[in-house]
Amino acid sequence: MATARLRHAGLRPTRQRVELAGLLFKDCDRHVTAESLHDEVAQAGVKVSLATVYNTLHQFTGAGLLRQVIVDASRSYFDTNTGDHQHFFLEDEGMLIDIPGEHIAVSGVPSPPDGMAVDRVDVVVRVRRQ
Amino acid sequence: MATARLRHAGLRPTRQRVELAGLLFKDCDRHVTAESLHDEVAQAGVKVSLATVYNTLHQFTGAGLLRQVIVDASRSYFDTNTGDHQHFFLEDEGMLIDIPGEHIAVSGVPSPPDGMAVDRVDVVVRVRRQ
DNA sequence: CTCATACTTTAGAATAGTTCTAAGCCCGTT
DNA sequence: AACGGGCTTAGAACTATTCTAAAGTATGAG
Repeated sequence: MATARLRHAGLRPTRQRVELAGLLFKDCDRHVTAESLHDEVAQAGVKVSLATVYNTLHQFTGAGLLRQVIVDASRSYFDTNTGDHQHFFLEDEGMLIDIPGEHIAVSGVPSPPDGMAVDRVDVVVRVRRQ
Repeated sequence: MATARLRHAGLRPTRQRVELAGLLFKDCDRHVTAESLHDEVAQAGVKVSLATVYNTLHQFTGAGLLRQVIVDASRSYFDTNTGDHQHFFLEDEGMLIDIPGEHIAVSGVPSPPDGMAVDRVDVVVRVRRQ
C-alpha cells in the first residue's frame, strides 16, 4: 500500500503524500500533469495545495516512483510506469499512451560524444486525428 | 540567399527576417533557442525585438524552414535541419547534436490508435557527463 | 514615383506553468 | 507529552512565451 511504498522510498508518509500515492498507484499505469492530479485530488474531496502536488511529483520522480515525460513545450507529464517503454503522444488531446518496451526498438544509435554516457533513449510517436 | 528563400516560403523579406535567416542558414545546421538567437542578433549589432524573434521562429517553422525540438521542459529549441534525423541531448549543457537519419532506426512501432496517423517519430538520446 | 493597404514590428503588459518564501504544521522519536 | 526537523501552504515571484495595439514598412496599383 501507499504508506509502505513511501517509507521504502525514504519519504515520510504524510497525509498528502499518501493521498497522492493512492491516486497515482491505485490501478493501471497513469500519465498525469501537476494540474490534472491537483484537480483529481480536489475532486476526491481532499485538500492538497498545488505547490505540494509539484513538490510531491518531483520527490516521487527523484525516488524512482515516477518518470517525467517531456513531449509538450507547455507542460510536464509524469508517468507511473517507470519501466522500459515509450509513448504515443496524441497532439490534439495532449494525451499519452504507452508503447511496451518489448514492441519497440531503436537501433543504430552512434556512440555518444567523448566523456558522455547515455542516460536514456526516449521515443515519442506523435500522432494526430485523421 | 535569405531574401529568395523567404519569398519562396511566402514570407515578406523584412529587414528582421532577412537578418535572422542570414544567421540561421549561413553555415552548417544549427540549434537555437529564442533567447540565444536574440542574443546573437544583438551581438551582430542589429536590433530585433524578442517578440519578433519568437514570431519569426514560429513563422519559419510553419513554412518548413525550421523544426521545433522538444527536449527540455523549460525552453524550446529550433533546428535548421528539417530533414530526417534525431538528436543527442547533452543534459548538463542543454545542447543538441544531430544524429543522421541514416544511422538510426526505430522498429516495432505499433499501429496508432483508430483514426490517428503518425505525424513524426522523435528520438532523443539523453546523455550526461562521465 | 507615390500612395494606399495589408502585413510587420515592437515595447510593454499579460499569461501560464512552475518555483520560491517563510510561517505554521505534523510525523516520529525520546 | 514534548521536541525537532522535515512538510505543507498561501501567496508572491519567476521565466518563457504570447498578446496588444500603436507605429512602421514592403508591395502593387495607378
